[in-house]
Amino acid sequence: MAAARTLMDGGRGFGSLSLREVTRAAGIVPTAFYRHFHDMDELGLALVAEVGETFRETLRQVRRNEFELGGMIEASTHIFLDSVAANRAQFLFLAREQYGGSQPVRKILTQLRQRITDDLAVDLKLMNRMPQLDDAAMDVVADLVVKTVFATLPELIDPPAESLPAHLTAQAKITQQLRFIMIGGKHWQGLTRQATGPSSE
Amino acid sequence: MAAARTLMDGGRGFGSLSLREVTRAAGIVPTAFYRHFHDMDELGLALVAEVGETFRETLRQVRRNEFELGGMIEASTHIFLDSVAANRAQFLFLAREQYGGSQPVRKILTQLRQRITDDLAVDLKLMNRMPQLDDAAMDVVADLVVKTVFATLPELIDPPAESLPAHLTAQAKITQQLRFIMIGGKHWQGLTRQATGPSSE
DNA sequence: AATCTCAGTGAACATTTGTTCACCAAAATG
DNA sequence: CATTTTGGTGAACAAATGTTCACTGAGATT
Repeated sequence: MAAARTLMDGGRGFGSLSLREVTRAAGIVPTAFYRHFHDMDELGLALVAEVGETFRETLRQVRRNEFELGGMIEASTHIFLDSVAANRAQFLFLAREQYGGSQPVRKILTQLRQRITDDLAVDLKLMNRMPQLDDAAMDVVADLVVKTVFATLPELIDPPAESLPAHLTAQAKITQQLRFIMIGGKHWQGLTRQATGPSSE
Repeated sequence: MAAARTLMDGGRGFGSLSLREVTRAAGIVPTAFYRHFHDMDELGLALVAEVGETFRETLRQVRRNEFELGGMIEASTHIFLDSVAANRAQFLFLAREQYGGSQPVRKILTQLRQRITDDLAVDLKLMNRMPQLDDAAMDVVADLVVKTVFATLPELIDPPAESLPAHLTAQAKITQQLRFIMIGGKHWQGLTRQATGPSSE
Protein backbone atom coordinates (compact mmCIF):
# COMPACT_ATOMS: atom_id res chain seq x y z
CA MET A 1 0.00 0.00 0.00
CA ALA A 2 2.81 2.40 0.84
CA ALA A 3 4.48 1.50 -2.45
CA ALA A 4 1.36 2.35 -4.41
CA ARG A 5 1.01 5.65 -2.61
CA THR A 6 4.65 6.45 -3.25
CA LEU A 7 4.27 5.77 -6.96
CA MET A 8 1.36 8.19 -7.07
CA ASP A 9 3.57 10.95 -5.73
CA GLY A 10 5.02 11.29 -9.20
CA GLY A 11 1.69 12.57 -10.46
CA ARG A 12 0.38 9.25 -11.71
CA GLY A 13 -3.18 8.12 -11.19
CA PHE A 14 -3.78 4.91 -9.30
CA GLY A 15 -5.52 3.44 -12.32
CA SER A 16 -2.36 3.70 -14.36
CA LEU A 17 -0.21 1.75 -11.92
CA SER A 18 0.57 -1.77 -12.97
CA LEU A 19 0.64 -4.66 -10.57
CA ARG A 20 4.27 -5.35 -11.36
CA GLU A 21 5.24 -1.75 -10.81
CA VAL A 22 3.73 -1.81 -7.36
CA THR A 23 5.45 -5.02 -6.38
CA ARG A 24 8.72 -3.69 -7.78
CA ALA A 25 8.39 -0.56 -5.65
CA ALA A 26 7.51 -2.72 -2.66
CA GLY A 27 10.65 -4.80 -3.16
CA ILE A 28 8.68 -7.94 -3.79
CA VAL A 29 8.15 -10.42 -6.58
CA PRO A 30 4.92 -9.99 -8.61
CA THR A 31 3.49 -13.28 -7.42
CA ALA A 32 3.63 -12.21 -3.80
CA PHE A 33 1.08 -9.54 -4.54
CA TYR A 34 -1.64 -12.15 -4.67
CA ARG A 35 -0.95 -13.13 -1.06
CA HIS A 36 -2.38 -9.77 -0.02
CA PHE A 37 -4.79 -8.69 -2.69
CA HIS A 38 -6.67 -10.57 -5.33
CA ASP A 39 -6.69 -7.60 -7.62
CA MET A 40 -5.39 -4.09 -8.13
CA ASP A 41 -8.93 -2.93 -7.47
CA GLU A 42 -8.80 -4.60 -4.09
CA LEU A 43 -5.62 -2.67 -3.30
CA GLY A 44 -7.49 0.48 -4.24
CA LEU A 45 -10.33 -0.38 -1.90
CA ALA A 46 -7.86 -1.03 0.91
CA LEU A 47 -6.33 2.39 0.33
CA VAL A 48 -9.76 3.97 0.49
CA ALA A 49 -10.48 2.22 3.77
CA GLU A 50 -7.18 3.39 5.17
CA VAL A 51 -7.59 7.06 4.32
CA GLY A 52 -11.22 6.85 5.33
CA GLU A 53 -10.23 5.78 8.82
CA THR A 54 -7.61 8.52 9.03
CA PHE A 55 -10.13 11.07 7.86
CA ARG A 56 -12.78 10.09 10.34
CA GLU A 57 -10.30 9.95 13.18
CA THR A 58 -9.26 13.48 12.29
CA LEU A 59 -12.86 14.59 12.32
CA ARG A 60 -13.27 13.08 15.77
CA GLN A 61 -10.40 15.28 16.90
CA VAL A 62 -12.05 18.27 15.30
CA ARG A 63 -15.31 17.50 17.02
CA ARG A 64 -13.62 17.39 20.39
CA ASN A 65 -12.68 21.04 19.91
CA GLU A 66 -16.09 21.95 18.62
CA PHE A 67 -17.52 23.17 21.88
CA GLU A 68 -14.81 25.65 22.63
CA LEU A 69 -16.35 28.86 21.45
CA GLY A 70 -14.57 31.46 19.41
CA GLY A 71 -12.56 30.79 16.30
CA MET A 72 -14.09 27.39 15.83
CA ILE A 73 -13.42 27.37 12.11
CA GLU A 74 -9.79 28.33 12.57
CA ALA A 75 -9.26 25.65 15.17
CA SER A 76 -10.95 23.03 13.01
CA THR A 77 -9.04 23.83 9.86
CA HIS A 78 -5.82 23.92 11.83
CA ILE A 79 -6.37 20.42 13.15
CA PHE A 80 -7.41 19.24 9.72
CA LEU A 81 -4.43 20.73 7.94
CA ASP A 82 -2.09 19.18 10.46
CA SER A 83 -3.57 15.78 9.79
CA VAL A 84 -3.30 16.26 6.04
CA ALA A 85 0.36 17.14 6.42
CA ALA A 86 0.97 14.20 8.72
CA ASN A 87 -0.72 11.74 6.34
CA ARG A 88 0.16 13.42 3.10
CA ALA A 89 0.33 10.32 0.92
CA GLN A 90 -3.00 9.02 2.12
CA PHE A 91 -4.78 12.28 1.41
CA LEU A 92 -3.00 12.52 -1.91
CA PHE A 93 -4.65 9.26 -2.87
CA LEU A 94 -8.00 10.60 -1.72
CA ALA A 95 -7.61 13.84 -3.64
CA ARG A 96 -6.47 12.12 -6.82
CA GLU A 97 -8.98 9.31 -6.89
CA GLN A 98 -12.11 11.02 -5.62
CA TYR A 99 -13.26 11.50 -9.21
CA GLY A 100 -10.57 9.82 -11.25
CA GLY A 101 -10.60 6.35 -9.78
CA SER A 102 -12.04 3.13 -11.12
CA GLN A 103 -15.72 2.49 -10.67
CA PRO A 104 -15.51 0.39 -7.48
CA VAL A 105 -13.04 2.80 -5.89
CA ARG A 106 -15.11 5.80 -6.82
CA LYS A 107 -18.28 4.20 -5.56
CA ILE A 108 -16.91 3.46 -2.11
CA LEU A 109 -15.28 6.89 -1.97
CA THR A 110 -18.67 8.41 -2.63
CA GLN A 111 -20.08 6.44 0.28
CA LEU A 112 -17.27 7.60 2.55
CA ARG A 113 -17.91 11.19 1.61
CA GLN A 114 -21.64 10.77 2.12
CA ARG A 115 -21.11 9.45 5.63
CA ILE A 116 -18.90 12.41 6.43
CA THR A 117 -21.50 14.78 5.04
CA ASP A 118 -24.26 13.17 7.05
CA ASP A 119 -22.23 13.39 10.25
CA LEU A 120 -21.54 17.04 9.62
CA ALA A 121 -25.21 17.71 8.94
CA VAL A 122 -26.14 16.15 12.29
CA ASP A 123 -23.53 18.29 13.98
CA LEU A 124 -24.68 21.49 12.32
CA LYS A 125 -28.25 20.80 13.33
CA LEU A 126 -27.18 20.24 16.93
CA MET A 127 -25.18 23.45 17.07
CA ASN A 128 -28.20 25.42 15.93
CA ARG A 129 -26.15 28.28 14.55
CA MET A 130 -28.44 28.69 11.53
CA PRO A 131 -31.93 28.87 12.98
CA GLN A 132 -33.54 29.91 9.74
CA LEU A 133 -32.56 26.74 7.94
CA ASP A 134 -34.70 23.64 7.91
CA ASP A 135 -33.09 20.21 7.87
CA ALA A 136 -33.09 19.92 4.09
CA ALA A 137 -31.28 23.23 3.71
CA MET A 138 -28.79 22.19 6.35
CA ASP A 139 -28.02 19.06 4.36
CA VAL A 140 -27.22 21.27 1.43
CA VAL A 141 -24.88 23.38 3.57
CA ALA A 142 -23.12 20.29 4.87
CA ASP A 143 -22.72 19.04 1.31
CA LEU A 144 -21.20 22.35 0.32
CA VAL A 145 -18.75 22.35 3.22
CA VAL A 146 -17.58 18.82 2.51
CA LYS A 147 -17.40 19.54 -1.19
CA THR A 148 -15.22 22.55 -0.45
CA VAL A 149 -12.90 20.64 1.84
CA PHE A 150 -12.49 17.78 -0.61
CA ALA A 151 -11.94 20.11 -3.52
CA THR A 152 -9.32 21.99 -1.54
CA LEU A 153 -7.29 18.88 -0.79
CA PRO A 154 -5.07 19.15 -3.87
CA GLU A 155 -3.89 22.64 -2.94
CA LEU A 156 -3.19 21.47 0.57
CA ILE A 157 -1.12 18.57 -0.63
CA ASP A 158 1.06 20.15 -3.27
CA PRO A 159 1.47 23.77 -2.26
CA PRO A 160 0.70 25.55 -5.57
CA ALA A 161 3.58 28.04 -5.41
CA GLU A 162 6.08 29.21 -2.89
CA SER A 163 5.65 32.40 -0.89
CA LEU A 164 2.13 33.33 -1.90
CA PRO A 165 0.58 36.81 -1.51
CA ALA A 166 0.79 36.28 2.26
CA HIS A 167 -2.94 36.13 3.02
CA LEU A 168 -3.59 33.68 0.20
CA THR A 169 -1.96 30.80 2.00
CA ALA A 170 -3.99 27.62 1.87
CA GLN A 171 -4.86 27.86 5.53
CA ALA A 172 -6.13 31.45 5.33
CA LYS A 173 -8.04 30.82 2.13
CA ILE A 174 -9.99 27.78 3.21
CA THR A 175 -10.72 29.36 6.57
CA GLN A 176 -12.20 32.40 4.94
CA GLN A 177 -14.12 30.33 2.43
CA LEU A 178 -15.70 28.20 5.12
CA ARG A 179 -16.63 31.37 6.93
CA PHE A 180 -18.38 32.70 3.85
CA ILE A 181 -20.42 29.54 3.71
CA MET A 182 -21.38 29.63 7.37
CA ILE A 183 -22.30 33.29 7.20
CA GLY A 184 -24.36 32.57 4.12
CA GLY A 185 -26.23 29.92 6.04
CA LYS A 186 -26.76 32.20 9.00
CA HIS A 187 -28.23 34.98 6.89
CA TRP A 188 -30.35 32.81 4.67
CA GLN A 189 -33.83 34.30 4.41
CA GLY A 190 -35.63 31.53 2.59
CA LEU A 191 -36.33 31.27 -1.09
CA THR A 192 -39.20 33.74 -1.43
CA ARG A 193 -37.59 36.61 0.45
CA GLN A 194 -34.48 36.68 -1.68
CA ALA A 195 -33.72 40.17 -3.05
CA THR A 196 -37.08 41.50 -1.92
CA GLY A 197 -36.06 42.28 1.65
CA PRO A 198 -36.47 45.58 3.51
CA SER A 199 -34.61 48.57 2.14
CA SER A 200 -32.89 49.02 5.49
CA GLU A 201 -30.30 46.52 4.32
CA MET B 1 -10.26 12.79 -29.45
CA ALA B 2 -13.85 11.56 -29.50
CA ALA B 3 -12.58 8.01 -29.16
CA ALA B 4 -10.59 8.86 -26.05
CA ARG B 5 -13.56 10.59 -24.51
CA THR B 6 -15.78 7.65 -25.30
CA LEU B 7 -13.38 5.24 -23.63
CA MET B 8 -13.46 7.36 -20.51
CA ASP B 9 -17.23 6.96 -20.31
CA GLY B 10 -16.64 3.51 -18.89
CA GLY B 11 -15.17 5.05 -15.75
CA ARG B 12 -11.55 4.86 -16.84
CA GLY B 13 -9.10 7.66 -16.25
CA PHE B 14 -7.36 9.18 -19.24
CA GLY B 15 -4.00 8.13 -17.86
CA SER B 16 -4.95 4.48 -18.06
CA LEU B 17 -5.85 4.58 -21.74
CA SER B 18 -3.31 3.03 -24.05
CA LEU B 19 -2.40 4.49 -27.40
CA ARG B 20 -3.50 1.33 -29.15
CA GLU B 21 -6.82 1.31 -27.36
CA VAL B 22 -7.56 4.81 -28.53
CA THR B 23 -6.69 4.07 -32.13
CA ARG B 24 -8.74 0.90 -31.98
CA ALA B 25 -11.75 2.86 -30.74
CA ALA B 26 -11.16 5.42 -33.45
CA GLY B 27 -11.13 2.73 -36.11
CA ILE B 28 -7.57 3.40 -37.03
CA VAL B 29 -4.25 1.62 -37.05
CA PRO B 30 -1.87 2.48 -34.17
CA THR B 31 0.67 4.10 -36.46
CA ALA B 32 -1.83 6.62 -37.73
CA PHE B 33 -2.00 8.10 -34.26
CA TYR B 34 1.38 9.74 -34.78
CA ARG B 35 0.02 11.74 -37.71
CA HIS B 36 -2.07 13.71 -35.23
CA PHE B 37 -0.27 13.60 -31.91
CA HIS B 38 3.26 12.92 -30.95
CA ASP B 39 2.25 11.52 -27.62
CA MET B 40 -0.69 10.51 -25.47
CA ASP B 41 0.08 13.53 -23.37
CA GLU B 42 -0.38 15.73 -26.41
CA LEU B 43 -3.79 14.19 -26.95
CA GLY B 44 -4.60 15.06 -23.35
CA LEU B 45 -3.55 18.64 -23.87
CA ALA B 46 -5.71 18.86 -26.98
CA LEU B 47 -8.68 17.61 -24.97
CA VAL B 48 -8.02 20.24 -22.33
CA ALA B 49 -7.92 22.95 -24.97
CA GLU B 50 -11.18 21.69 -26.42
CA VAL B 51 -13.14 21.63 -23.18
CA GLY B 52 -11.51 24.89 -22.18
CA GLU B 53 -12.90 26.58 -25.25
CA THR B 54 -16.33 25.07 -24.64
CA PHE B 55 -16.24 26.19 -21.03
CA ARG B 56 -15.28 29.75 -21.79
CA GLU B 57 -17.83 30.00 -24.57
CA THR B 58 -20.47 28.87 -22.08
CA LEU B 59 -19.33 31.51 -19.64
CA ARG B 60 -19.65 34.12 -22.34
CA GLN B 61 -23.27 33.07 -22.74
CA VAL B 62 -23.74 33.30 -19.00
CA ARG B 63 -22.26 36.75 -18.93
CA ARG B 64 -24.65 37.94 -21.60
CA ASN B 65 -27.49 37.18 -19.20
CA GLU B 66 -25.72 38.71 -16.28
CA PHE B 67 -27.31 42.10 -16.48
CA GLU B 68 -30.88 40.91 -16.40
CA LEU B 69 -31.77 41.39 -12.78
CA GLY B 70 -33.62 38.88 -10.66
CA GLY B 71 -32.78 35.20 -10.43
CA MET B 72 -29.34 35.72 -11.86
CA ILE B 73 -27.97 32.62 -10.23
CA GLU B 74 -30.80 30.45 -11.48
CA ALA B 75 -30.39 31.74 -15.01
CA SER B 76 -26.65 31.21 -14.94
CA THR B 77 -26.77 27.69 -13.59
CA HIS B 78 -29.46 26.83 -16.08
CA ILE B 79 -27.33 27.92 -18.99
CA PHE B 80 -24.33 26.15 -17.53
CA LEU B 81 -26.16 22.89 -16.91
CA ASP B 82 -27.50 22.93 -20.44
CA SER B 83 -24.00 23.27 -21.79
CA VAL B 84 -22.72 20.45 -19.60
CA ALA B 85 -25.50 18.22 -20.87
CA ALA B 86 -24.82 19.21 -24.46
CA ASN B 87 -21.08 18.55 -24.16
CA ARG B 88 -21.20 15.74 -21.64
CA ALA B 89 -18.12 13.87 -22.77
CA GLN B 90 -15.96 16.98 -22.77
CA PHE B 91 -16.97 17.95 -19.26
CA LEU B 92 -16.54 14.37 -18.15
CA PHE B 93 -12.92 14.62 -19.18
CA LEU B 94 -12.61 17.88 -17.28
CA ALA B 95 -14.20 16.48 -14.14
CA ARG B 96 -12.10 13.30 -14.20
CA GLU B 97 -8.76 14.83 -14.99
CA GLN B 98 -8.86 18.05 -12.96
CA TYR B 99 -6.96 16.30 -10.18
CA GLY B 100 -6.26 12.86 -11.55
CA GLY B 101 -4.47 13.70 -14.78
CA SER B 102 -0.81 13.55 -15.68
CA GLN B 103 1.41 16.42 -14.65
CA PRO B 104 1.30 18.38 -17.94
CA VAL B 105 -2.46 17.93 -18.22
CA ARG B 106 -3.03 18.95 -14.63
CA LYS B 107 -0.79 21.96 -14.97
CA ILE B 108 -2.61 23.38 -17.96
CA LEU B 109 -5.96 22.56 -16.37
CA THR B 110 -4.91 24.58 -13.35
CA GLN B 111 -4.11 27.49 -15.63
CA LEU B 112 -7.50 27.21 -17.34
CA ARG B 113 -9.23 27.25 -13.99
CA GLN B 114 -7.18 30.21 -12.81
CA ARG B 115 -8.17 32.22 -15.87
CA ILE B 116 -11.81 31.43 -15.23
CA THR B 117 -11.43 32.43 -11.59
CA ASP B 118 -9.76 35.70 -12.51
CA ASP B 119 -12.49 36.54 -15.01
CA LEU B 120 -15.14 35.86 -12.42
CA ALA B 121 -13.33 38.00 -9.87
CA VAL B 122 -13.29 40.91 -12.31
CA ASP B 123 -16.98 40.42 -12.93
CA LEU B 124 -17.85 40.29 -9.25
CA LYS B 125 -15.92 43.45 -8.58
CA LEU B 126 -17.75 45.21 -11.42
CA MET B 127 -21.14 44.13 -10.15
CA ASN B 128 -20.42 45.59 -6.75
CA ARG B 129 -22.87 43.34 -4.95
CA MET B 130 -20.52 42.86 -2.02
CA PRO B 131 -19.46 46.34 -1.03
CA GLN B 132 -17.84 45.25 2.21
CA LEU B 133 -15.28 43.08 0.45
CA ASP B 134 -11.95 44.36 -0.72
CA ASP B 135 -10.37 42.95 -3.86
CA ALA B 136 -8.41 40.26 -2.06
CA ALA B 137 -11.52 38.95 -0.35
CA MET B 138 -13.38 38.99 -3.64
CA ASP B 139 -10.64 36.84 -5.18
CA VAL B 140 -11.28 34.33 -2.43
CA VAL B 141 -15.00 34.36 -3.16
CA ALA B 142 -14.37 33.83 -6.86
CA ASP B 143 -12.06 30.95 -6.04
CA LEU B 144 -14.75 29.40 -3.88
CA VAL B 145 -17.40 29.73 -6.56
CA VAL B 146 -15.22 28.17 -9.24
CA LYS B 147 -14.11 25.46 -6.85
CA THR B 148 -17.73 24.65 -6.11
CA VAL B 149 -18.70 24.53 -9.77
CA PHE B 150 -15.75 22.32 -10.69
CA ALA B 151 -16.35 20.02 -7.75
CA THR B 152 -20.00 19.70 -8.70
CA LEU B 153 -19.26 18.61 -12.25
CA PRO B 154 -19.21 14.88 -11.44
CA GLU B 155 -22.73 14.94 -10.02
CA LEU B 156 -23.90 16.86 -13.04
CA ILE B 157 -22.41 14.36 -15.42
CA ASP B 158 -23.49 11.08 -13.93
CA PRO B 159 -26.72 11.73 -12.09
CA PRO B 160 -26.02 10.04 -8.73
CA ALA B 161 -29.37 8.28 -8.38
CA GLU B 162 -32.70 8.37 -10.08
CA SER B 163 -35.65 10.34 -8.71
CA LEU B 164 -33.97 12.16 -5.86
CA PRO B 165 -35.78 13.75 -2.89
CA ALA B 166 -37.24 16.26 -5.36
CA HIS B 167 -35.51 19.39 -4.09
CA LEU B 168 -32.11 17.69 -4.03
CA THR B 169 -31.80 17.60 -7.79
CA ALA B 170 -28.39 18.73 -9.00
CA GLN B 171 -29.80 21.96 -10.38
CA ALA B 172 -31.57 22.94 -7.16
CA LYS B 173 -28.62 21.99 -5.01
CA ILE B 174 -25.93 23.92 -6.80
CA THR B 175 -28.20 26.91 -7.15
CA GLN B 176 -28.79 27.00 -3.43
CA GLN B 177 -25.12 26.45 -2.67
CA LEU B 178 -24.04 29.32 -4.87
CA ARG B 179 -26.63 31.45 -3.16
CA PHE B 180 -25.18 30.60 0.23
CA ILE B 181 -21.78 31.73 -0.97
CA MET B 182 -23.05 35.00 -2.42
CA ILE B 183 -25.07 35.77 0.69
CA GLY B 184 -22.02 35.00 2.78
CA GLY B 185 -20.05 37.49 0.75
CA LYS B 186 -22.74 40.10 1.03
CA HIS B 187 -22.93 39.84 4.82
CA TRP B 188 -19.24 39.62 5.45
CA GLN B 189 -18.30 41.97 8.25
CA GLY B 190 -14.55 41.76 8.13
CA LEU B 191 -12.27 39.68 10.25
CA THR B 192 -12.30 41.67 13.50
CA ARG B 193 -16.03 42.09 13.75
CA GLN B 194 -16.82 38.41 13.48
CA ALA B 195 -19.26 37.25 16.22
CA THR B 196 -19.02 40.59 18.01
CA GLY B 197 -21.68 42.38 15.97
CA PRO B 198 -24.64 44.35 17.33
CA SER B 199 -27.24 42.40 19.25
CA SER B 200 -29.95 43.75 16.95
CA GLU B 201 -29.14 40.91 14.58
C1' DA C 1 -0.29 16.84 -65.82
C1' DA C 2 3.24 16.45 -62.43
C1' DT C 3 4.17 16.89 -57.73
C1' DC C 4 3.58 17.11 -52.96
C1' DT C 5 1.18 16.73 -48.67
C1' DC C 6 -1.88 14.29 -45.79
C1' DA C 7 -3.86 10.54 -43.40
C1' DG C 8 -3.73 6.09 -43.47
C1' DT C 9 -1.73 0.82 -43.83
C1' DG C 10 0.83 -3.53 -42.31
C1' DA C 11 4.67 -5.97 -40.66
C1' DA C 12 7.93 -6.23 -37.24
C1' DC C 13 10.52 -5.30 -32.73
C1' DA C 14 11.73 -5.42 -27.94
C1' DT C 15 9.24 -4.58 -23.51
C1' DT C 16 5.98 -4.94 -20.27
C1' DT C 17 1.99 -6.80 -18.50
C1' DG C 18 -1.29 -10.19 -15.63
C1' DT C 19 -1.50 -14.75 -14.14
C1' DT C 20 -0.33 -19.84 -13.45
C1' DC C 21 2.32 -23.23 -11.17
C1' DA C 22 5.38 -25.76 -8.12
C1' DC C 23 8.40 -24.81 -4.50
C1' DC C 24 10.28 -22.89 0.08
C1' DA C 25 11.30 -21.13 4.82
C1' DA C 26 9.90 -19.02 8.93
C1' DA C 27 6.52 -18.38 12.32
C1' DA C 28 2.35 -19.41 14.58
C1' DT C 29 -0.51 -23.22 16.28
C1' DG C 30 -1.70 -27.62 17.92
C1' DC D 1 7.74 -31.50 18.60
C1' DA D 2 4.83 -31.90 14.49
C1' DT D 3 2.20 -29.30 11.47
C1' DT D 4 -0.29 -25.85 9.37
C1' DT D 5 -0.45 -21.00 7.88
C1' DT D 6 1.73 -17.12 6.00
C1' DG D 7 4.38 -14.55 2.93
C1' DG D 8 7.69 -15.06 -0.17
C1' DT D 9 10.54 -17.10 -4.71
C1' DG D 10 11.55 -18.16 -9.79
C1' DA D 11 10.36 -19.82 -14.20
C1' DA D 12 7.20 -19.62 -17.68
C1' DC D 13 3.09 -18.02 -20.73
C1' DA D 14 0.26 -15.65 -23.92
C1' DA D 15 -1.25 -11.14 -24.56
C1' DA D 16 -0.77 -6.30 -24.99
C1' DT D 17 1.98 -2.15 -25.40
C1' DG D 18 4.90 1.90 -27.70
C1' DT D 19 7.53 2.79 -31.63
C1' DT D 20 10.15 2.09 -36.15
C1' DC D 21 10.02 1.61 -40.99
C1' DA D 22 8.80 1.42 -45.83
C1' DC D 23 4.76 1.84 -48.39
C1' DT D 24 0.10 3.76 -50.52
C1' DG D 25 -3.54 6.40 -52.45
C1' DA D 26 -6.49 10.45 -52.59
C1' DG D 27 -6.60 15.73 -52.78
C1' DA D 28 -4.56 19.89 -53.03
C1' DT D 29 -0.86 22.76 -55.15
C1' DT D 30 1.79 24.08 -58.67
